[in-house]
Amino acid sequence: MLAGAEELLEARGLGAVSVDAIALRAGVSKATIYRWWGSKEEIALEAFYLTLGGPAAIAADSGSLAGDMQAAILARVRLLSDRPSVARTMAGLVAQAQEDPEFAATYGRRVVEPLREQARAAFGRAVERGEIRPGTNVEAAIDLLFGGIYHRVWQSQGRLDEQFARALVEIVMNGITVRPPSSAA
Amino acid sequence: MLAGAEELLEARGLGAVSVDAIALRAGVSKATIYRWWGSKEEIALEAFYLTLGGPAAIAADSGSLAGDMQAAILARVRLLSDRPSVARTMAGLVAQAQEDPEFAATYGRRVVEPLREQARAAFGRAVERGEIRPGTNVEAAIDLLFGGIYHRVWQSQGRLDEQFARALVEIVMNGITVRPPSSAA
Amino acid sequence: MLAGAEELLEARGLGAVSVDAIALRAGVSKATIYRWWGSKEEIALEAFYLTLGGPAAIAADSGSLAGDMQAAILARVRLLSDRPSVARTMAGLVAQAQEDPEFAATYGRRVVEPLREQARAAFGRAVERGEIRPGTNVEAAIDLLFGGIYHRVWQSQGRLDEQFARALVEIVMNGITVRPPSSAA
Amino acid sequence: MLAGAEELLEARGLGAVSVDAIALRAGVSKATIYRWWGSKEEIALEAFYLTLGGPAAIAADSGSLAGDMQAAILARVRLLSDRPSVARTMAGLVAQAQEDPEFAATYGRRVVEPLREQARAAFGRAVERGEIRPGTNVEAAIDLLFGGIYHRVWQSQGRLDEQFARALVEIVMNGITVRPPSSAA
DNA sequence: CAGTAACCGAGACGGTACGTCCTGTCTTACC
DNA sequence: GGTAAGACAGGACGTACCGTCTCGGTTACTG
Repeated sequence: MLAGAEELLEARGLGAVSVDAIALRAGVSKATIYRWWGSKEEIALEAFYLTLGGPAAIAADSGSLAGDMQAAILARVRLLSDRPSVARTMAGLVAQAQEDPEFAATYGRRVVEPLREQARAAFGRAVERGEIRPGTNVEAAIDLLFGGIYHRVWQSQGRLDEQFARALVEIVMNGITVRPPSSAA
Repeated sequence: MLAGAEELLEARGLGAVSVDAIALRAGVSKATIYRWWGSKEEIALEAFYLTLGGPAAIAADSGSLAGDMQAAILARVRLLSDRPSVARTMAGLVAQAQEDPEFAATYGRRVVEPLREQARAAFGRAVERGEIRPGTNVEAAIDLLFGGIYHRVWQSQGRLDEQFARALVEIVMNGITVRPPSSAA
Repeated sequence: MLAGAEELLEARGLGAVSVDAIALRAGVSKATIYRWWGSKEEIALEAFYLTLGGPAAIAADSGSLAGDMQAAILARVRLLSDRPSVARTMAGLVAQAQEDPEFAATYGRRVVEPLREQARAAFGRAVERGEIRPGTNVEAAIDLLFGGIYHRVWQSQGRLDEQFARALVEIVMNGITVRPPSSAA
Repeated sequence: MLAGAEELLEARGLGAVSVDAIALRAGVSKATIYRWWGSKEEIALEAFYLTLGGPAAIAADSGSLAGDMQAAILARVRLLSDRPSVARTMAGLVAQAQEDPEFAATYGRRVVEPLREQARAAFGRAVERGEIRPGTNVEAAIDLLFGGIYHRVWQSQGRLDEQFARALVEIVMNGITVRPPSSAA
C-alpha cells in the first residue's frame, strides 16, 4: 500500500497524484484510506518515513564533530541527489505543513526531530570534548547546515554534490573570515 | 488585481485560494487571468514580486561583510516573521517550482537571483578588502545563510528573531570551533 | 431529477437551460449528470420520453384506417398545441440529432419509431381489410402525416388545431383531385 | 464573407461554428459581424438565402398540378439530398426560430413563404382548371408535402430520393384508399 | 489638399457555461 | 464486521464563446 504510493510519488510527484490513484494502485477502497490517513501528504510522509527521518538511526560517533556532521550532511545530500523525487515530495510536505498545523506537528516529529536529535547528540559530544566555543547557538548551526542543503536544492537549483556538502561543513566549522576573532557572539 | 490577490493570500493561504476567487475579488474574468498568468502560483509570485526579491534593491555598503550580511539576513527575517502569510505562501511557491520547471525558472529569476546577486556583490567587496579566506565557497555561504532562515521557519518551526539572525551571521563569519585551523574537515 | 429538468425546459427552453442549472435545480452534482447523460439534449429526451414516444402505447383499433390515423394525429396535435414547450424542445432535439449520429439513433429509437410502429400496425390492419390500394408507399404516408404536423408548427407557424388534423387525414385518405384515377402523376 | 460562412457551415455544421471562427475566416472583426447580424443563425440564413427560399424563383407552369408539385418537391428533395449540410443547418435554424420570435419571422419570410407562395400559385391554377375538389384545405396540403420531406430527412432518417418524392405527390393527389368517397372534408 | 469623420481590423474584456477532475462522505454487497 | 467498489454533492479547474468595448490605422469625404 505505502509501497504503491511511494512508486506513484516517484513517478508523478505529489501534486499530480490523487487519492483515487493511490487507492486504485493499492487495490484498496478510498474509504479505507481515509480511515487511516487524513490527506495524501500524510500518506507520502508515512511512505517516506524511514527515508526522511526514521526512528533516529543511531549515528556512529566518528570521534570529531566535523566527522559526525560530514556524515550526517553527506547522507542527506546523497538522499536528495540520488532520489530527486524525494526532494520534490518533501517540498510538498513542507508547503502542506504551513497550511495545516496538525500536519506540521506530525512532520516535525517524523522528519525534522530525528535528524536534529542526532545532530544535538553529536554537538553534545563536541561540547564535552571542548571542540566548540562556549555560547555557540547550536540550534542555529543545525538550521544552517540542513537549511543550506534545502536552499540549494529547492531554491538555488544548483549542484548538490559531495563538494558542496564539504563546503557547508567547512564554513560552519571554521567560518569564512581570514582572522577569526578570539571571542564571539 | 494583484493587490486583491495579495489580500486573499494573506487571509486564506495559497492552498485555499482558487482562481475563481481571485477573479471574483478583482472583478475580472477568469479568462483574463489565464491570458496573463498560468497558475495561481504565478499570480502569487507576481503579487509578492517586490516583497520577495524585487529588482535588486541596491543594498548599502556597510563597510564590512558582517554588516552587509547582517542587514540582508535581518531584512529577510523581519519580512518572514512580520508577515507570516509571506512565509506560508513562499512554501507553496517552492513546492510548485519542484513540479513545474518553467515556474522554477521564473521563481529563480524573480525571487532567488536578486538576493543572491546582492549577496555576491557584498562578498565581492569583502574579497577586495581581504576579509575572507581565499578559496571560500561563496555560493555555499549564501545557501547556508538564507537556507538557515527558511529551515527555521518552515521545518524547525522555531523562533525567528533578531537574535537568531545574528547567530547565523556569526557562525558563518567565524565558525563554531574553538581554535580555527587553517584547513578543515 | 428528470422532473426538475422538465420544469426548467418548460420555463426557459432548451437553448436557455444550462447543465449547471439542471444540476442546481435537482440538487445533484454536475458530475453525476455527466455520469448518466451525455448532453442536456439527452436529458430532455429522457425527461419527455413517455410524452414524446413512450413504449408504443397500444393504440386501440378503431375499425378503420381513417379512425386510427385520426386518433394518432389528433393526439400528437394536441400534445404540441397544449404544451408549446414540447414543440420548442423537440426542435432542439431534432437539430441535435443532425449533428450527433449517436443521439440521432437514440432519438429515433425513443421518439420516432414508437409512433411509426403504431402507425405501421394500423396500416397493416388496413391492408388486411383491403382498405388501401396495393402498392401504396406506407412509409411515405406516415412521413406525410407526421411531417405535416411538424411543418405546420415549426415552419409555417400556422394554427395547429383539430380542423387541421382532420384535413391532414382527409387528404392522405382521399387525395385532393376531383376524379381520382386509378394511377397517377 | 457569406461565402466563407457557408463553407464553414458545410464543413462543420451550425453547432460547431462560432462567430469567432466566421470572423477569422472572413478576415473581418467580430464587431463588424455584430453590426450586421444578430446571431450566427442569421448569418447562416443569409448565407443560404437563395438556396433555401430565394426571392420566389418563378416556377414554370407545367400545365397540371401534379406536374407543378412534382417539380417543386423534387427540387427540394434534391437540394437536401445533394447537400446534406443544408438539411443539417436548416434544422438548427428551425430550432433557433422556436426560441427567438424575431428570427422566426425572418425565417418565415425568407425560407417558408417563398415556397408556399409558389405552391399557392400552382394550386390557384389548379382550382381554375377544376383539378381539385372544392373545399380542399390547400394550406394543409402544402404543409403535408413539404413536411413529409423534412420529417423523412430529420426524423425518420430514411432515404430521400426521387421515388420518395413521387410517392408523396401521388398520395396527396389521389389518396391511399381503394374507393375514394364522392364527398370530402 | 489638409482636416476630419466614419469605418474597420484587431483583440482585450466581463461573463457564462462547458465538461473534467478530485475530494471526502456515504451506501451497498460481498466475504 | 470490515472492506472493495463506486455513487454522490460539492467545488475548482482550464477552455471556449458570447457580445461589448476600446484602440489605432486606414479610407473617403468635407472645407
